[in-house]
Amino acid sequence: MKKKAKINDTPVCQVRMQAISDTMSILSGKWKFHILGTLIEGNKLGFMDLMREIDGIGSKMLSKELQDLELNHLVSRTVLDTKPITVEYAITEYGATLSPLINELAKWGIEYRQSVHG
Amino acid sequence: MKKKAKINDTPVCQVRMQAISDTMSILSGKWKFHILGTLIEGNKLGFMDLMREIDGIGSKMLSKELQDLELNHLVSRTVLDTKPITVEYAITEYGATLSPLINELAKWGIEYRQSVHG
DNA sequence: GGAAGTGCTTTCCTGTAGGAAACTACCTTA
DNA sequence: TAAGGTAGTTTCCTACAGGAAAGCACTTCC
Repeated sequence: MKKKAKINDTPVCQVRMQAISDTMSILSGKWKFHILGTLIEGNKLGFMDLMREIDGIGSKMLSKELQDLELNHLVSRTVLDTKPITVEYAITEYGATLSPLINELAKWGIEYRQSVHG
Repeated sequence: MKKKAKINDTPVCQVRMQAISDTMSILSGKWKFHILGTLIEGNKLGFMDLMREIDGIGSKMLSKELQDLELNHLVSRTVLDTKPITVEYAITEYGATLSPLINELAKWGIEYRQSVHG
């Protein structure tokens, strides 16, 4: 008898797996969570503000990641008509729905550290 | 006045950012969530079972990812002294603590799909 | 004795993520 | 008019992730 059994072949599993892939794809890369976390804390920051806040990021990556996040409506970009032109980045209402997820990630990571050391 | 301001420079932010990086690093790669999800559903599966369950994964990646997960104590590996030698992979008690996180990921992804289409 | 199943490892190859540095362009202040 | 701040883009380079395919060792079924 040849095994073909599929635990994962139920619709509910397929949907969940796909959903996890979607989420991870949207939040992929080294910097997305740093940017989102900073914008959630900071509320309205310029490009250079973000460069200063996020240690180690380069302008190319910041620019690219912000574009990704904007495309997915997680971050808004507003050009202000100030003396030297400035740009305001902020979390959108929709981006803010990531807070519970970010909290779970942080919570698990903190507990992981404690279980490894403590 | 030169800006050096650092929202992220508070200890609590540093710890949270580090924790998120830790978590993402442990769960990095294309297959970790699929493997963990399958093991949570399936409870005790052999290597070939996992290959059948996880659509598209190759033996090299499955082997490598399982080793990673075992190193981090999220998955257990037990060699059974059966007629043809078999290996049992299972979620550890510690690995099971990822369930809330996985649920958040799935939940957000499902809501994302609905917001894009719906 | 050959096919097929278990559980991997090894080799080879490719695409992409991401870093460093330079460059653009425009404005303000000294 | 040079320095410094705004907000990026472009180019070049490298390392790592991950896929395909083959091989290995051992066993049982037909």
